[in-house]
Amino acid sequence: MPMGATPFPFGDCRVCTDKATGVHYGVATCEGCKGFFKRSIPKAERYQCFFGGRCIVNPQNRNRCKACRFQRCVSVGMSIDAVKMGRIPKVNKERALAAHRHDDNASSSSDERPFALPTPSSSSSSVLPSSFLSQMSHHNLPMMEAQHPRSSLPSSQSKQFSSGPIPNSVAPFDHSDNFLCANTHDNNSSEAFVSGDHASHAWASEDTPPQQVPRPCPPQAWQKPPGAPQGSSEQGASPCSSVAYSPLGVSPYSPTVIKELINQVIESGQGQELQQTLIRQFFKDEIPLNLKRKLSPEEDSYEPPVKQEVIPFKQEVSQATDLQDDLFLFDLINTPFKEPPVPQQQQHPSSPLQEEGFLQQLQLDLHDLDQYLGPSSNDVDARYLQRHSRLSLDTDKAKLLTTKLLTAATSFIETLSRNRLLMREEVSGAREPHPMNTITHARKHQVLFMWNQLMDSIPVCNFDVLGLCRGIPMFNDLNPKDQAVLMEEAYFDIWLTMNAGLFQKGDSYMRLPCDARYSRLWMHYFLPEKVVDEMFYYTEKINICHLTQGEIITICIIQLTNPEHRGITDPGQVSQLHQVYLGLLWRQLQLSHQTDYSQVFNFIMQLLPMLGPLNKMQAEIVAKFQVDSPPDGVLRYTNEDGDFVNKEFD
DNA sequence: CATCAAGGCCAG
DNA sequence: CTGGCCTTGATG
Ligand SMILES: [Zn+2]
Ligand SMILES: [Zn+2]
Repeated sequence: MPMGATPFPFGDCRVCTDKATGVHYGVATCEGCKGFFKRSIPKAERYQCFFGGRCIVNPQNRNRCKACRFQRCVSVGMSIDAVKMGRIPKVNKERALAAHRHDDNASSSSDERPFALPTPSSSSSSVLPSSFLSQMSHHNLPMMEAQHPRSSLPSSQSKQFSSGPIPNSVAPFDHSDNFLCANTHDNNSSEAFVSGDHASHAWASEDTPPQQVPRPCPPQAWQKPPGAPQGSSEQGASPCSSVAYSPLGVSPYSPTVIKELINQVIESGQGQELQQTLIRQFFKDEIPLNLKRKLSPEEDSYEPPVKQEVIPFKQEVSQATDLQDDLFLFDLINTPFKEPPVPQQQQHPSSPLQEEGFLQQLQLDLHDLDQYLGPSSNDVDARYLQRHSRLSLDTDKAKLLTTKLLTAATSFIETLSRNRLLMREEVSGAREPHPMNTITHARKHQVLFMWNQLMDSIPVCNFDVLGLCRGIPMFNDLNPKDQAVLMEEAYFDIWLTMNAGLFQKGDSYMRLPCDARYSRLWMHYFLPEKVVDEMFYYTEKINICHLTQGEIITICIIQLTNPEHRGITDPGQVSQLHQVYLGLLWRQLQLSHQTDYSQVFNFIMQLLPMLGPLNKMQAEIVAKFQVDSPPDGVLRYTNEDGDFVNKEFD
């Protein structure tokens, strides 16, 4: 046997296929996975996969999804109980090596199991803790049993989570991207990455029969509803549990996550189908899983400890009587024009001439667009500067573009529609407010509940935002890296702008998965007052403009393609796109606001800049959220006196 | 004493 | 947070 000669006698890391450095926690793994597993335990981290729960874990992307990495750690048998000091009997080692060598032949006859996973029969008395055995027996648990009783996603039924085992046909997510190193540890390793190879290799040593190439993770003990508090089946056998293995739950709008999602979308933009699959997974796999996260026992039956009669916000809103009527568009429930959509002052001397100049820059039409990706962009500049008509984007083209945008935002709009409907019902009294919205002084468990709800809402939100971006004409033609940068930067802006219509009368009617409103009051539990105020300020301004859905989307895109974003490879192209959509908005407003469109346009233009700082604040907060689970440092709760208190619950 | 794994350490 | 490397301690 090649003893010292072999650099890595332990073969590949069973988790990520990197070089194993020894047997750690019962399994031959690399240093990285060893450390990762160690770190994951104590904090009982609740990771959450945002990609469908079947990410391929390899040395290149292992840091992209903690959930799946950890899941994999467990599935290959790592256990904290396996902690063993001292040396391993030579015999076992030999066997392990042999087994590993045979990996290639994949003919993993049950006996050849690596030492780390002794067969029950061979009960290697001491080496491994009993937990292994019990763990193994937990393979193949039904994936999601109980459904969240009353949860309904903020979107159409089509997205209703479907339960059942994960369809094997679904491809695992393989993060194989390259732009955007989300992680500092992302080395430049451009080694050809053959997912199939890795996958099959990785699984070769399992006692599961080798599968068709990209083999998704097999059902694990883990995949059973995380919420199911210790207790159920898993408990009895003393699983490797000192860990409360509820998977999931990290970062919400975490920049990292968003970044990853964006990557995903962009990548798949070049491989359409995979993308569809993945996105679909957001709903089928991810959401349902989330819905059953800790707190599950009391989850849906929250009874407000204090039945509060007076609910300020609601009351106020109820006074709006005209609600019932125009159940239709976005501008339902609108406050009367408090202020004319006329900008007080233009930042630059506001003269008609000034406006002319500005508008000239908007002159573009779709024909020009086609040229964009072509040769000289400077020419385009010159070209439209030469024109003197106000706008080249004629009505028909504008309508066409708008249609496309509405299509792109289908999902988002569905979500919004549903929420608007609920808003109307609730405002009109036809619908009882969710118990969580009748609370004025939230207790710890309630705050945690809402926190989890917030987390759970992320995938839906991601789906909507990313779906929209993907469908934006011309946007996909941008350099993928730029797309990523832009989307990342504008994520919050888009979310807020799209949801603006749900900010009414000083409160918010956005919905969490349990259908509770993510009300202004609740926002105060998770966000600094300033941020909340700014959000309301901005949305109120947007609302008074009485914009159509198409216009709202266009504004989102204008923000998305804001050429001021930094780190863009091709500012010129982005800028041109920006121009196009400015032109579109102009035209749209012209059609819907015949008389004052110019004023509205300028008003909006003045409004957008405020998103910058808001976005920044938001980003900082989110950064804190990154910390696993409920952010003590960020959360607040109310004490008996009704005051907000930071940290430390009662 | 030689080995080996858990943990600690800390630069990146 | 990651993961390569080093120290600690157990084990044969
Ligand atoms: Zn590994
Ligand atoms: Zn994952």
